[in-house]
Amino acid sequence: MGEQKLFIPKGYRKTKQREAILKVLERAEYPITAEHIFMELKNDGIDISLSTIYRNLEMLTKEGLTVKSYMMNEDKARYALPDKKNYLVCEKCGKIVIIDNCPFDKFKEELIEVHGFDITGHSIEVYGICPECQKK
Amino acid sequence: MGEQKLFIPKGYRKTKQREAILKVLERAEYPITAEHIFMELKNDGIDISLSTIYRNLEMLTKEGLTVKSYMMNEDKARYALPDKKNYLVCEKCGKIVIIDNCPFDKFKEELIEVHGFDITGHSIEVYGICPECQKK
DNA sequence: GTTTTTTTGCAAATCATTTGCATTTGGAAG
DNA sequence: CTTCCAAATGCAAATGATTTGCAAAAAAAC
Ligand SMILES: [Mn+2]
Ligand SMILES: [Mn+2]
Ligand SMILES: [Zn+2]
Ligand SMILES: [Zn+2]
Repeated sequence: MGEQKLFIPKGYRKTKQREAILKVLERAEYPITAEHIFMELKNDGIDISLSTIYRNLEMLTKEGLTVKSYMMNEDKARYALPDKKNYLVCEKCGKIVIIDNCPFDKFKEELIEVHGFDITGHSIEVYGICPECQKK
Repeated sequence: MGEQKLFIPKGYRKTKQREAILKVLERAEYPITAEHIFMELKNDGIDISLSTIYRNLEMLTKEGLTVKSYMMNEDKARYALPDKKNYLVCEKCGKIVIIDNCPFDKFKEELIEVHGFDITGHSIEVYGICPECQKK
């Protein structure tokens, strides 16, 4: 359940770099940076250029397979599969927790009605203090 | 109603640059960039350095008087008063519409219960096609 | 008014991201 | 299995928003 297989979109070639990037995105538990993918692949012994990673992330995002977002006090973009796009971030330790069962869908109807927009996507970022940090 | 007066937070000095920046943020209808503030002030005949703007925005955000956000396909930060932080963006024309009566508060309780976070803030960005662009 | 501390402006530095270009690769076609 | 061409990659250089060091200007304190 919840499994989401990434695939190389129609019209694009299958390359080992492309597949490696997809694999990293699949196993990531929350939005990650291009640099993170780079290091992760270096670990796996896969040599790849950062610009290739950026070019692929741009493509994947354009095709709707990944979602780009920015986090508080970070000046780098993060990318994730759509089902990991809404999250909680702890302001103290940086822990990230994915919000499942996105509550947004309930609003959607109301927003369409009030503003007349045809809604194609959204992202929600929530800041707070995680349970562990609250104890400290 | 809904009026929100910005003020220079306790411990910081009152300077004409600071006040000018606050004024621009107050009259903005949606999140704006540092560059936007810069040009707006140039119009008003106020000479100010971009780095002064960035330094003040950082301070205001740290003090919670403004909220920083990033928009799809833009690599610049935007800043707004907290009540303008949730918005709809048209993917075609870029029009921005503020979401009042933020629906998030209803979720808040649920999130607190499920994840145990002490929630301090959030931001919601919604993408779609505005009514005008739908007609084209 | 003098002193002390903050703030500003300017120029230089940062650093994530993008881009140009030569080279390699995927896969369609024969 | 070769041939061929468009797509993809790597590398280095460029970009552009944001940050920073430092000396000068301005605010609040004394
Ligand atoms: Mn930066
Ligand atoms: Mn940039
Ligand atoms: Zn924490
Ligand atoms: Zn539009």
